[in-house]
Amino acid sequence: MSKLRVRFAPSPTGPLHIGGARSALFNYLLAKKNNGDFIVRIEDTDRDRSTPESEENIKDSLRWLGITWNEGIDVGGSYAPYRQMERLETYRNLAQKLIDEGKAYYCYCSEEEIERERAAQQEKGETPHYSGKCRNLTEEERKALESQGRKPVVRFRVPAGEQIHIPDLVRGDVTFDSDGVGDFVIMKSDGIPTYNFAVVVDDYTMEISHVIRGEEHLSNTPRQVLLYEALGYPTPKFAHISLILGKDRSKMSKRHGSVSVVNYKEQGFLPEALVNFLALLGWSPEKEEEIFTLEQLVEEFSLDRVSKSPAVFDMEKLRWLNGQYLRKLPIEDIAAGILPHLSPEWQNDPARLNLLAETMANHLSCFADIKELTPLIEGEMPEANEQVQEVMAGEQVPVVLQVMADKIKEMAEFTPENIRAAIKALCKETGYKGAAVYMPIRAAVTGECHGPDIDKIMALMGKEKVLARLEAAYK
RNA sequence: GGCGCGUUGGAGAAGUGGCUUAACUCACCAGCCUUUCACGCUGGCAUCCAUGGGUUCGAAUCCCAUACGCGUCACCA
Repeated sequence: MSKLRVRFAPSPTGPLHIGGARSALFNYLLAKKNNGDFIVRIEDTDRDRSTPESEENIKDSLRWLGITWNEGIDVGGSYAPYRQMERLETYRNLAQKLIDEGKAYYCYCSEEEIERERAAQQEKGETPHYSGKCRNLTEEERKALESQGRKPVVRFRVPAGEQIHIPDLVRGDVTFDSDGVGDFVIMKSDGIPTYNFAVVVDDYTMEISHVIRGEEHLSNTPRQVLLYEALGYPTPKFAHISLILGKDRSKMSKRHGSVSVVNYKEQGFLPEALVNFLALLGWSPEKEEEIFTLEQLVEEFSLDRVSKSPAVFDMEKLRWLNGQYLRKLPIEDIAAGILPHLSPEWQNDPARLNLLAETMANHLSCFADIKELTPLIEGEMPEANEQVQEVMAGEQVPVVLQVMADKIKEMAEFTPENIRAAIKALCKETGYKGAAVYMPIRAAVTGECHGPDIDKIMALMGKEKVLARLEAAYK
């Protein structure tokens, strides 16, 4: 049996998209699971939109997610080069071969002419197709056209009345009629291949055994299958995975918020959590457990547990999942994670930063959440809400707050431990306990009736500020 | 409009003719824990599988229509 080889072949026209990341992941999982090769190839034939920055972003994002490739750009391999613009020779030779065999032909129609044709067909309610005008040009006709300065494209001659079967590992067999596809361009007028031609050539020459990609490519597949046949290549196995949808059930796009992997990185999501979440979108584990490391995913993954129907991206679940991973992290890592979302001063006091991390850990879904939490200790006293007013109206309140303030003044070190001990002593001395003492203190210090542990909050706030608030409250 | 794919709860989904009185996870609700919130724990949450027909002793599971959703129809990938 030949080796399983899969590939992720993005075009570098923007940052790595969440859907692309999932395609990459599924390819990666299948490869690892079967001891195969995972290749990353760059489809950069769109000269107008491809940028080196995008390629860097895609590579960085994949690496950040832990999706590594054992062959392809940067790492090399025996099927190099792995950038399509570096493989033009191959495409040109093969296109020539198709022309020589009469399976493809030069077309001199201008884009305007084609556009006019399309519009006319559309008006008549027909499916827009290339008319086949240049299908049988003679040598003289070609010369004449060329002397007008026209640069030809190469079109593939689509056979008529053929049923095209696509064996798809997730969708079953899908059939298309060749009459539904017009003669399509395989080489643009500038000598660069189109996507449909380049993928086929590359997938074959790189000996790709399984093509796993998004469902949006399904309707392209008949063209590619036709090309495989014309070139005399065996077709690989296909697996078209369903789309990721936004909340409104349309294909996930910028309108739905963060779509690129870096967005999630910047917001302080953990790569392990994102990978786990992405895997659960369209694939379901056999077991009841849903939390998996990449290694476990490799172990559990199987294409026949991939769903046919599209999945809605549920931010709430991602946040929950991320929180699960985040809470397992050592305090130092959480501290490091929240630091970029904090004002710069925090950098200078690692002990205090660690205390902050420890205090807030349970309240974070992702690191950026810290921004909503710090006002509690750094911000101004919020206006007293109804609940706070109610708490502060208790008859024990002045005594409790005053004793607390006194104890704080005597405190040598303002630490959570000392604060806790002081509250305990306060209970003993005053005879008040439980909510009767904790609530007024919390309300007086934070202006809220709930939040993280009050001893830690106070320690983070600092002696001065706490004392000032306490005194302001009982005077 | 043509072609293609899909449709199980608010979301992800299991389920492939009887073991399903439809797993599990998120969300939601309730209780417990806790000074409070959060974390955590326990329990609840689809008499029903888009709709209508059919096949069958028996259907979410097979067949046919209809509806709805999405994708795609480029010298973009």
